Amino acid sequence: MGELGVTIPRILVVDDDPEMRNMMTQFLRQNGSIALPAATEFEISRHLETGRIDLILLDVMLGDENGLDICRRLRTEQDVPVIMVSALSADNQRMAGYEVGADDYIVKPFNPKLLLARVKAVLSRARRSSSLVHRRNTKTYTFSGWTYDAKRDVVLSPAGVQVALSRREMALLQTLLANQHIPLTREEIAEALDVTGDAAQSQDKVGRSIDMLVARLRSKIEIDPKDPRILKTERGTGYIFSVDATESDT
Amino acid sequence: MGELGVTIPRILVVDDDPEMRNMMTQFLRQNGSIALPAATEFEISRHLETGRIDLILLDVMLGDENGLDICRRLRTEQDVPVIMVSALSADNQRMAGYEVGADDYIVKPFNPKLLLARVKAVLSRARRSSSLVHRRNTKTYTFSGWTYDAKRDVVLSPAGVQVALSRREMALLQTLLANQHIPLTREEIAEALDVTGDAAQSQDKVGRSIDMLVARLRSKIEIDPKDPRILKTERGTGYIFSVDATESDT
DNA sequence: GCGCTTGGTAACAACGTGTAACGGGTCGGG
DNA sequence: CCCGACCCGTTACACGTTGTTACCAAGCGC
Repeated sequence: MGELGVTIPRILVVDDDPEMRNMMTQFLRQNGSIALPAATEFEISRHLETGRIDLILLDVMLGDENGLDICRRLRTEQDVPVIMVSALSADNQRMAGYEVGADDYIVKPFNPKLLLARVKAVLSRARRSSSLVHRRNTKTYTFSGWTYDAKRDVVLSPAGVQVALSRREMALLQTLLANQHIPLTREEIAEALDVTGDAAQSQDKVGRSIDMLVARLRSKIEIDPKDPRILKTERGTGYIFSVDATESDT
Repeated sequence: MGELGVTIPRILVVDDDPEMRNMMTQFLRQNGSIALPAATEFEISRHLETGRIDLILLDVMLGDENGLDICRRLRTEQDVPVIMVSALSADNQRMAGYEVGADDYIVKPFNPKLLLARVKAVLSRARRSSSLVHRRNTKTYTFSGWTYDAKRDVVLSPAGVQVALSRREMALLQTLLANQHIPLTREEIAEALDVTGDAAQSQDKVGRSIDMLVARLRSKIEIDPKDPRILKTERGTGYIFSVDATESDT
């Protein structure tokens, strides 16, 4: 289901409590996003001006400044999704969060998984509304007789038989097609897949998972998996898609 | 099985006082309707988008927001009957309520029986007028040959045969239609369907019930439930309504 | 040749999902 | 009041996917 060219979400974490800030940034980074800590409105503005921000996690209580005010200002000036974070669970506070236009609201202490779920929800909502046009990749790739129809996420063998690839195998194939003839390290592949795929943790610990993924993909699209002609190994580096794939629109 | 007949009224209870909200929802539920609590305009919109609403009980005083304004907006945008509820009995206020198009007006504290009587009156009036004249939340959705008539809560197969969906299945279908192409987590679906108040934060105790609900809906609207084309699974996330549904008025 | 590193892969474990089967709950007649 | 039909959540099991571990072979420098 992954599409090519999905960018890693950049999330601004605003909280004046350093411990909380670290905890949240840590967690978000472990789950495949770029987390930028900030403690003051000044820092928020700086980040908004200097780089793309996809989502702001905004604590309601910020020293002298009021998170609600900031949120209100953000909504009027820029169109950045905001999730309010608060230690207060009082109903009226919750309401106040919605009133100023927060996209969601979460109460400390929260379940990390819940936070992640909401972040994803808000992000996907934002992504969808920002590009009304179907951003679906509608290309069709052909290589060595094989056909990959990105529109329908379907792979056809040279004989025309549909081959069942798992989601992750699909994602790998897409990544390779987007980087033909370019050797990719395991880390690069893992990073490309984690953004696209399911829940993920991009750490240095890639292990052998990519090896296995490659092996499984080979077993499905290589005539002789022992002697790969399409997906070759670059010893000491990683893997490389080493045939020409022609693109065509559907 | 297919009980054509009176559908249970779905009533949105809008009040910013939690106690009042609970009292009213409790009472309405005990009297055979589905009562959905809401406290802000945001929640109102959410409910109007995700499911059929037959009547709105709207408190005049809503924190910053003004119930009258909301009512006015509702009347211009959608045609949902509204009963204004107010602690103010001043005549001019009463007038203001009618002026913005409320179908009735009731003053707190009120006699529960009186409330029920007015609710019934407004509902039956709405039903009658809807059968005679135009409007109502009467969109009709069409997708993959299927037709969902929101007005009669009826689903027709591509062949034109009526399919009996349970209430919960209907609700799921409605939620999905309101969120086409957007992946929904099990929690989000449960929250959208559950009448158990806004347990937004509380427990993620959804279990497998949504899975089963999805399976049951699939068995009724998918040609091959094993290979769903309409209601797809987003592994690690939830489910997604992945075909285009065209809306049309009746 | 000898070691050391790197990659292939079988076997296993962990996890998410589909679904059959069961049982409690509700509703509407007899 | 009971009975049967239906709705719906729970449980248990099957199955596919994916990461880990362990072992072996291939490559490479000496």
